[in-house]
Amino acid sequence: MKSNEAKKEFIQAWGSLGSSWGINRTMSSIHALLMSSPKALSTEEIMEELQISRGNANMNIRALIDWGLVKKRFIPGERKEFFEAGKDIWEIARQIASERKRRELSPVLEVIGRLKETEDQSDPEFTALLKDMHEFTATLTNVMDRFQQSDRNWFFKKLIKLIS
Amino acid sequence: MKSNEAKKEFIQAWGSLGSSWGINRTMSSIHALLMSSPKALSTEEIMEELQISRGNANMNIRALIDWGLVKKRFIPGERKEFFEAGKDIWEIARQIASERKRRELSPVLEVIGRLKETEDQSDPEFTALLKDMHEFTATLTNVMDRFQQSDRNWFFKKLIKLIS
DNA sequence: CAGAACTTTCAATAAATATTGAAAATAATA
DNA sequence: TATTATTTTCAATATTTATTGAAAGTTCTG
Repeated sequence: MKSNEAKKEFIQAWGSLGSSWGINRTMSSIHALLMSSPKALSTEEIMEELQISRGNANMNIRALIDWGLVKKRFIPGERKEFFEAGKDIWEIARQIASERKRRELSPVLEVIGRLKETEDQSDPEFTALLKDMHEFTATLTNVMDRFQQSDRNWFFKKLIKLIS
Repeated sequence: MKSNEAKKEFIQAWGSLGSSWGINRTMSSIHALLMSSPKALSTEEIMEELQISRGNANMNIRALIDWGLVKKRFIPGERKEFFEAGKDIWEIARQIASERKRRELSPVLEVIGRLKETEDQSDPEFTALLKDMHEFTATLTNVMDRFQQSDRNWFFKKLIKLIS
């Protein structure tokens, strides 16, 4: 199979993975396209490749930059902007985990923490649920923070240790 | 704050968490309602509490059962069905992780594995990306499998060790 | 500074997804 | 078996989310 076909399939797969996890399909497709491209691409090239409108391309490129997954790249002699994605899968995972935690998990954890402190404990089972959730998420948050601060090798080694 | 108000807020929070992670809001709200209820609830009680239609309630209860998050409960002398959700947060997390892996992650990993085997390696950078992804996901899959097989204490202890 | 190249915005529109409600199916009771 | 209670299904509808494209904004260049 030609790399080009493989890339197309990869873009499809990554796009549908994103959309089943609440990230819009175009955004993850652009990400996949940039990950699999050896060179930085312009908005026009992205539009062309994925058959999407300029507005759509622009918005989703901005979102990717906002997530820290894509960077602008200036090319000497060129007037337009080019974009490239990081290709270190550990770094990508770290970035995605970190952003999702910040955007979608933390607000909920905050609510749970507050409820735990303020509810009147008239239903002991519910009180216990809040307590457990708090403990559980504290542990997970801790792990994720370590993951985010760690370098690739440190975390990899720890994981290997964990599963053996 | 009364437990009842706290539960309402919890249901809201859990519902929006679900919807930002690609799970429909009603499904996660029902789950939260059942988690926070000391007794099993009937379809009618769920409809009433969340102000949703019978069809909607029915479909999402089925989905929750399908995910292994909710169980039917027969109450002697009652003709209708009652539903209850497990309340062990480790078990809930394990179940959700396991289902999401099976439904949404595995198919993509299969594609990546296949591409890695069959693409013609004409773009070495792309080949390296596939290889890294494969390695990364193999490690994660391994960790998740352990998590799923483990009992709560085992995994908890391992995590504590990992982060210290 | 004028004009060209390029980027951003956003109201209109399209597409995807969720919800309703009533009819059909099923199960329980007498 | 006929009646009633309960659950399931699904076409119609509503809601949410994504996309377009053209106008407005910006930046660069001669």
